Order: sequence, then C-alpha cells, then structure tokens
Amino acid sequence: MTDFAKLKAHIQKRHSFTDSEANDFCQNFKMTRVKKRQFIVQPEFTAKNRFYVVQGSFRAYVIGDEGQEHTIQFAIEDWWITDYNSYIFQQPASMFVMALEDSIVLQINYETEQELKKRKHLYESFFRVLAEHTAAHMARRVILNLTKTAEQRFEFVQERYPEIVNRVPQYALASFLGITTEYLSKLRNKRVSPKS
Amino acid sequence: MTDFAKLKAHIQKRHSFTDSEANDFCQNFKMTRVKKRQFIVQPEFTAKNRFYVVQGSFRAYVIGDEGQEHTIQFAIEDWWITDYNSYIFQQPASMFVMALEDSIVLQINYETEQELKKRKHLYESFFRVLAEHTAAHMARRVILNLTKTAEQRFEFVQERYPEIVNRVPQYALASFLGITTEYLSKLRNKRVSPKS
DNA sequence: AAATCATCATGAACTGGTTCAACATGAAAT
DNA sequence: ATTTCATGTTGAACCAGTTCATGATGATTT
Repeated sequence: MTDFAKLKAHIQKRHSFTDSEANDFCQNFKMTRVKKRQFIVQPEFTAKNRFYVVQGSFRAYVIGDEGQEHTIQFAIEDWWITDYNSYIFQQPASMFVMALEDSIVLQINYETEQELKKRKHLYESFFRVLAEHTAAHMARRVILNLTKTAEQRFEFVQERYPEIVNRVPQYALASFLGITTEYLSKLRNKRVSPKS
Repeated sequence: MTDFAKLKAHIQKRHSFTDSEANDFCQNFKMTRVKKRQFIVQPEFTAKNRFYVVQGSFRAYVIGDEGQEHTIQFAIEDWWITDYNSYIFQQPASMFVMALEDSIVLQINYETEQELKKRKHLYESFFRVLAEHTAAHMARRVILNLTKTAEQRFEFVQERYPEIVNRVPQYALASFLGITTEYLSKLRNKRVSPKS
C-alpha cells in the first residue's frame, strides 16, 4: 500500500468519501521523510503543518522551567500529530515534535486545510470529527492524570497502548506518565521477579 | 438581554452568521432552569445534551476508586459544558455535571445537533471550531498538570480565571487542581499574613 | 576497536503533598 | 431558635514519588 493509500483508507474507514473525493482530498498532503531525532515542530516557530504518520513514531514534548522534558503526546502509524494550540491558532509553538525513528508522514499546511474546509461541507465535517476525537482523547487524559496514581497510570497505558509502551524509550514514557525515569524503572522491576 | 440573545451574541462574535441564520440556529436550543446541586449529567446515563451557560455556574466531576471527587471542568456564563466523551460518542457518562448555583442554560440535544451539522455547512463549521477550542483547551490543561507544581497551578488558575476561583467552593477548586482541600487551604494561607 | 553517548537500574536521603483527627463558622432546614 | 449540614482551617504523622549519586549496558561515531 502506498503512503497515500494509507491515508485514503484511514479517511474512508471513518467517513463516506467517494473514491474521487478521497483522492482529491489526499492530493493536498505532501509526503515527507523524517530522520530519527529530527524535529517537525519547534518552540518559537508557528506550527504550519498537521501530520499524519504513515510509518514510524513521534513524540511531542515541552521543556519545563527546570529543563525537564514532559511528553504531551506520542504518535505512531495512523495517528495525527502537531502542536495543537500552535496549529489551530497559528501562534508560536511551545512544543517540540521529534521523530523517535526514521519515519514517513503526510503533511497538510494550515492554509490548505482552511481552503479544504471552506470548499466542501464534507471536508469541513472530516476536520470537525478529527477535532472532536482529539478533544475527547485529551479529556480522557486529564481524567486519567487526576484520578489515578503513577502505578495505575502505567498499568493502564501499558494495557491500552502496548505498541507505544514497547516502542518508545523509557524516559519518554516516564515523562508522559508524569514521573521520573528512576521511578518508572522501579515500578517496572517491582512487577517482575521478586526474585524469591 | 434575553437568554437567546446571549447565545446569539456568542455565535455572532465568533462566526459570520447573518441574523436570520443565528435565529434559525438558536431555535434549536431549549431554555432550562437548573437549581443549585441539581445534576444535568449523571454517570451511567448517556449525556443527551450539550449546554450553553446563560447564567450561573457548573462543575463536571468524576468519582475516583476511593470515592474522592475530581473536578474536570467548570463552566460559568458564556461557556459550554457536558460530559464530552459521553456526548460525542453517545455512550454512558462517567461524570456528574452539577449546578453550583441556581442557573439558566440553553441546551441542544444530540440528534438536533447532528441534524444542524448536516443541514448547513456554516453550522458544521461552528461545531468544528467549538471542538477545536475544546481540544486546544484540554491540551493546555494537560500541559499545566504535567509541568507545574500544585502551588504554581493554583497561582496560574487564580490569575487566569479569577472569576472561577472566587466563585466556586474551595473543595471544588482543590479537586480541579488535583490536590486535597487541606493542602489548598494551606497554600492560600501561606500567601497571606505571615503574621509577623 | 575504541571512545563517546544515550538509555536504564539501584539505593539512600529527602520533600511535596496526603491522611487523619479535631475544631470553627455560617447557611439551610425544621 | 436549634439543629444539621456544608464548608474551611490547622497540626502532626506519614508516604508516593523525587533527587542525587553511581554504575551497567548497548548503540553510534570516529
């Protein structure tokens, strides 16, 4: 399956786009290869693009006052990523979005997205649903952070997103969970081998 | 200004609705009075409505495993509220949404909203923007929780949303910040009168 | 094949925030 | 006018998670 075919399948699975609509829609995306550790969004600069991950993985994070990294989001195949506040409001980003491995994305830029939404009710609808899913997902994240302990959060994420847990470096996962790498290491090794 | 005039102003401030479009749109909302401590959303039941607050204030919260309340969102005049995951996906709610004072809301139900979005590109666009703002807002909340200490979060919320801080009960604010009422009380009294 | 860098592990001392208990105050209900 | 309930305060003991220090292992670079 080509890169564009993946995006097309993604769209048609969720919305009733005809083939020609889907093709027309996909034409507005640009395929880009991204090397491991390369940034696709950086603080200060406005995020001009929204990215659909065809292959590889990414990590969005901010740097705290004392220099610690805090992971806001991961994205693997078939997910979308960008600095949401920067992209939507076209204002300077506060996040880094970095490739965790050599990756391939399909990106759309802000003006093109605006034009698509204006052009066709169906496309507007597509982005509305995308925004709703993002909002719902973020709301669940807030609830998880408020209601569960670090250990429970770890267990939840491990069960719910095993592909991510097994794929991203431990320090990235720790900062996603809101704990230190040391503590995550301890949680992990607590669970295996009480080494009787 | 009547209740519907407030919603109309809210819409026209953010979107280019003609008067007749705005009137047509607003007709789909129903005015409801809600008494203090009354619930407009409850766990187990599917949230059938989205609410625009005309007057008063609300609090959305979940109950944790040990019975503690965790506030997910507040809403005062000119804000929207519901259990987002329940409403969007029409599945059973996990939240309570309760009036903090006698209030007036304008509510729209799920089917009506769907019909509006289908009927007119402009209405679809309205809800797309609403979803984007919700997503952006939630993303900022995640960042705040991950990057700041309880005290910094308190200071931030106090400065950014003084109307809320001064209006909601302290235990509700504490559970919004992710701390106990006792600790919030201490933070507050630390700040005033070192009583030399 | 070294040498360097990125990642993970482990222990000991420490701290931000919790828990528990007891009390103070005002608002609502009878 | 009391009683009850909802809310906020304060202190002391406690614990989940941090910090700091040190070392192990494997991946990248030269």
